[in-house]
Amino acid sequence: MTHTDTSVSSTPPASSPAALVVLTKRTDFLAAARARREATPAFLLQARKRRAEDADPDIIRVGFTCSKKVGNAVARNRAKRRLREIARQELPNHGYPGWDYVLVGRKDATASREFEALRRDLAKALRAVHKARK
RNA sequence: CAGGGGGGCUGGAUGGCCGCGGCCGUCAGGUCGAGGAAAGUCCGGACUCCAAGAAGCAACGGUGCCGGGUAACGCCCGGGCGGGGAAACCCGACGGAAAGCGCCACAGAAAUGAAACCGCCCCGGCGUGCCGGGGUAAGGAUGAAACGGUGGGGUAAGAGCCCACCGCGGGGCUGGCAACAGUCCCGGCACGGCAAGCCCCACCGGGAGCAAUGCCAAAUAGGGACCCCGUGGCGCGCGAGCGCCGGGACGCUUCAGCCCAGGGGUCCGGGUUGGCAGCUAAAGCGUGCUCGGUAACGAGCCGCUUAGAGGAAUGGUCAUCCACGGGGGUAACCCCUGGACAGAAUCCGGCUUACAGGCCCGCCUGCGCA
Repeated sequence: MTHTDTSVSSTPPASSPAALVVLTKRTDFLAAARARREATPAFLLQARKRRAEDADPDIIRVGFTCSKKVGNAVARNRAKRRLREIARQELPNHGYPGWDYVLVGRKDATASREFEALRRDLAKALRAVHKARK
């Protein structure tokens, strides 16, 4: 991946150094799914620390999965957008550079859970998944 | 006012804060950014590539009353016919059954070149209410359907046996572009239904699809194996070449063109799966005007520019309002909760299906009022 297109955000204010890049490769999704995971009421977080040679160790990469199980196209889109929004807000502060994260939507719950709760869920899940590293 | 029926529109609004994609721009910023169905992918096209052009035939598929509209259609408009409804109006695979084949279950005597179960009538017999022979399709019974229907004459009882009307068939005339309708004459009736069974007739149709396709860059390769048909003949010419025959790839045939030493098929191996184009100003849109047309629609003029992503943006969140539904509180009112169906992927024209609530315009029937 050489192009630097970041559909989530270009660098937010200098305070958070880690850039966000969206996952596109199937293999990256599969790798994240095989690594550690943390469930929350409204989504599932999968996370993986990349090996050094994989990609730029300063960036955070994130992917979103909403399968047919989530619902029709409208429901999938909404779930994906809300996940994208919490990732945009939380990952620069709570994510680790050099890691890949995948957020998996759930039927109804992803769309209906209160937004602030959704943000807290992600922050909490990130702590849990990092701690499990030990 | 109530009930019914047709057509059209709409598909929450405003504002903070934080974001995304395209375009423009001097960095600031500006500007545009989902639907009526974007859906199902069911028809019709445009556009690409594949094949080698045309005509005919065959096969396969589709369409199916008539006329018109359209780029085209299985769509739309108008008309006809049939059916439903009191009406407005709605519904209809609506060509051909005397070209042929096939089928018509169950029931019923009989389901198509007819057929006698009961009954009716006549004759004969005797043991006087039964048997035998014959006539009869009017009645009963069966069925979705019984070789026309109703009435009268006629008869042993009956029967298109005869008559009138209706139906049916044939022919003529009138109206209509036509489907068809009306009317007159002829025929005593011969011809049951099913073509969402085969089929016949008419018309239409080559295949695959934007992951089509073209260009650029990088990298690797610049391949291998097997099979099939060929690399031709004759003549003229010093020769280039020309002529004839032969051969070459779509189902067949014919004609034209091209090729003549390569063409075709199967399998294996290697590489790329980056960028740009295609891509959105078009069969475009309009409560606009004029003209033609019953209309669909067409012509001219005048406006308008209305997503263009590409592992795929068009959002997240919070207020306030606004309809409407539900629940609660005694009420004016307040509180809580819910906001239809659904997300562009090359683009158009249709069809079909989904859809909370709201709005508008004609029409029909009934009641009331004037």
